[in-house]
Amino acid sequence: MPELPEVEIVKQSLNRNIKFQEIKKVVVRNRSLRFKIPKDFESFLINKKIDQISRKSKYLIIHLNNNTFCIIHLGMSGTIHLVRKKNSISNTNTSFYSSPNLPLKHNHFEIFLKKYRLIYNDPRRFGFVKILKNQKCLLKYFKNIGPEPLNKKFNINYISSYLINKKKNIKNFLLDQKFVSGIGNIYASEILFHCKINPFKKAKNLRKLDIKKIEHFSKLILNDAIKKGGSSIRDFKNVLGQNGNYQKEFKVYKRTNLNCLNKDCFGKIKKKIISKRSTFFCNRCQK
DNA sequence: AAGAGGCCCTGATAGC
DNA sequence: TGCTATCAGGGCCTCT
Repeated sequence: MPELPEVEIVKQSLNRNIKFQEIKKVVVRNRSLRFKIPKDFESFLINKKIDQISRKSKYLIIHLNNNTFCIIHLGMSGTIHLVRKKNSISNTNTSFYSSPNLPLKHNHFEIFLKKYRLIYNDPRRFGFVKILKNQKCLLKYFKNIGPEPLNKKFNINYISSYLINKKKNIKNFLLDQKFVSGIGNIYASEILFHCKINPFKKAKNLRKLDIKKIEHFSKLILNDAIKKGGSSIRDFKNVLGQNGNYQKEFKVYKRTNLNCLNKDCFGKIKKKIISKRSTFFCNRCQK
């Protein structure tokens, strides 16, 4: 569920709060995630300094000071929480994680820093962590991942040449991380609504104008979602426990049988399953 | 090569 | 009220 904008928000708040801090202690409470937390996870992180946190599509990358990396993927229900240490006082940052919201169950690991305790929580265990020992491993790890929608590589030429002769529908391609990385099920429906493209439309049947709109609205919507702090549905919050606001902008997601919000359209929003994923669209203006 | 489908997992909610 | 069934969904895997 955390898609590119939500992961971006997490990245930004981690950079604001834990950059340059040293990892003092690592405690793993439950190793079982999508992939088991590696045995040397603790020893790999301990005493390292965090240079910065970056993001590649839906992956968080923690850069450590000896040119090694720790990757975190939030899966569907993964959340990161920062708890400020009681005795740590700072004039520059007044945001506190409100402890009543701190989950008690499914906390998989904790990283102790100078001012904060970082907690990884994941009820459904679809998330995972990975340790990568050098730059080369990092590049190799992401070699099969397509361009991000926000990258200039995701342009009309790339999209049209990739989709030429492809029989699958466009919704499936927006979710295919080899084609474009970072879009998940929610933003896929939203993007196609703005493009006025039916999610069932076969990729090879898209016209030049459709391709243009896909490029344009993918960038526009993800940027807008980042600007609004991501979407909080179910349990997404930033690391300080605050909600995002983009869910208020949803035009189709979870709006089954409600009126289409496009001016001059009298259609209704329908929900249909595509590859086992709910897909929301207007039955009238998305052609 | 491309595409379809299965699997991992828990919690919220729907339905009887 | 209390049970069971269904849904939510990202990435990786296998099979055709």
